[in-house]
Amino acid sequence: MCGGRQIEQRQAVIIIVEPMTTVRTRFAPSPTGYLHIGGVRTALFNWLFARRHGGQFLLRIDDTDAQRNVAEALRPILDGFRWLGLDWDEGPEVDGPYAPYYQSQRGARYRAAADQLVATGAAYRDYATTEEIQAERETAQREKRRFLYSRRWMAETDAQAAAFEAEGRQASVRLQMPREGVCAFHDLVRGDVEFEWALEQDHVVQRADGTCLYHLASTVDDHDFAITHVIRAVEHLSNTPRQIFIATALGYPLPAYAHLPYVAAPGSAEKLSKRKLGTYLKHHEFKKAYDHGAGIAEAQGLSITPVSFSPVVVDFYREVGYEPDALVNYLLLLGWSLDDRTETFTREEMIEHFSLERVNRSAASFDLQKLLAFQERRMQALSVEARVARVLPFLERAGLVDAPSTGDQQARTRRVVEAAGDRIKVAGDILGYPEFFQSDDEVAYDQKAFDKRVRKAGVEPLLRRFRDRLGATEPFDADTLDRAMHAFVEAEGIAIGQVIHAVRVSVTGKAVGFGLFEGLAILGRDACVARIDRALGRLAD
RNA sequence: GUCCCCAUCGUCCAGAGGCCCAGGAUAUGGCCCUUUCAAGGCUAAGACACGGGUUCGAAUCCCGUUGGGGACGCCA
Repeated sequence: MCGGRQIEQRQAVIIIVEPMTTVRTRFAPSPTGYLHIGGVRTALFNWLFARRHGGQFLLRIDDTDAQRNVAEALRPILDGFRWLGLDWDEGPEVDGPYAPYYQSQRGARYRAAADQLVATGAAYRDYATTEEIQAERETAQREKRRFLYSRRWMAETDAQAAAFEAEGRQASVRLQMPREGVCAFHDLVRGDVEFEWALEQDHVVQRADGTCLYHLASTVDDHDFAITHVIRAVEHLSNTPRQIFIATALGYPLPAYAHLPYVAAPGSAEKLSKRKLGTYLKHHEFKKAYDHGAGIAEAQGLSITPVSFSPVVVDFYREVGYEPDALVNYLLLLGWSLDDRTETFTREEMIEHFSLERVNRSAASFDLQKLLAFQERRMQALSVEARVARVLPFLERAGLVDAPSTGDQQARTRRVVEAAGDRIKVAGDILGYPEFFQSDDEVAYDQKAFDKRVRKAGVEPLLRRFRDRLGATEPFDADTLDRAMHAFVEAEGIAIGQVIHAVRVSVTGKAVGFGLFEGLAILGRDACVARIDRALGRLAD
């Protein structure tokens, strides 16, 4: 059906309007070596918006300033996107019709734009030194007025430029910003916005060495890549006028803007920062969730420095065994909602319902505990097979099973996963049950639990007699064991609590765990007897 | 300091003048279930920052105050 064709119907005239252009959004990570959780939220909204409108989502690499190994610093970021299922239509590795997507490879485009800006008078060659600018800035500060460059070293003519150069000065390029009027634009999230032009500095867009700065590069790229919607964090809101200025001067059509609120730190309104993990850990709730993850990482032998291992970085969630869908679902609801009750979304549902109109204007603080709650629900919804598949790599990395695991190990894992049920909230929680994968003499005893439950008057003979019963329990399954235990306590004339805890500690080393009889059955008769004997032996020490 | 923004339970959201003595989620307390730990069920407590308007009527609109935050780079 052709665009714009009218279709006559009985009562109504329906006009099929094809969109003028395809929606194109982008996320522009700098290769820093890690993927920030706030960045992911921004990327997600970009992705969702593009998918919602059948458009494209692209990744552009902001490496104008990078001296490091970009490929290496980019890998964790791209891995993060892949893990989250945020696929990009154009960008690194996939390329696309507007390649290259690395800013470091687009310098010629930016320089041409800078030249054009100078040629049309929107920008000028400036010969001031950094020190001279700094001095002006300080003077303004001292006189308590706002700083505005005097344009004293601006070259208006080639002759002036030559004169400055004769002094040994070098030219950078500055925007010649309007000094009156307002820059007004409509923001898809924040509504109508206005900034006074006079408050804008004559921003530098090109350094003396010819390299160009972010705002010029970004504006040129957004145009070159045919970006229709610039969806980014609100800290860029005040940068928008200068980008509008650049785009307008270059004759570019303006994209639509949408400025998202930032993700705030736990229990605070401050922007979430990778560097402030120490502060966040002072929050009890946050620390609890963090420690949970740190324990899992440690069990895998990962190094956990506050730099490499942090809930502010997406890697954390993968290493701890979160479901990407849980993270994405949680992040979606951080600043956006459908209504007053829908909490769980499939990707398809997110795409179907997402809209910029329902994005919040205020910052939302990041709550690890609530994320965990989302994770629990996802995990519970998974089949046993799926949970086993999630959990196996963790056991392998922790050295609790072979890598790759054997069929027997997989079968045992399945039994543990089934028995543990919803106690396994993140895949890494399997590492809380090492005793089912260790040999009998490897099992570590929780000393406090041992003293309380086993090293206790009257327990030893009970344990001995129960061990003997185990020899006669047939078949060695949970139901039979359950009955055996009850028969045992009845015969002994004691409460079940007097022996069951002792058995648990003896066999698993711990005071807590899932159903004891399931546990005994998984371990098998020989292991149970051996472990009780071992505990009995410790009693003698 | 200048400019801009934000403001509903601890936290995340709902609420676009009457449906709200404010609803959901999460976290928290209690009880139940129970061999422990989870999970689950029931239950409790918990917010419209403040002050003025506008209106018959305001969480919702306007103004101010207060509080919080962000941006002010030859960083991105």
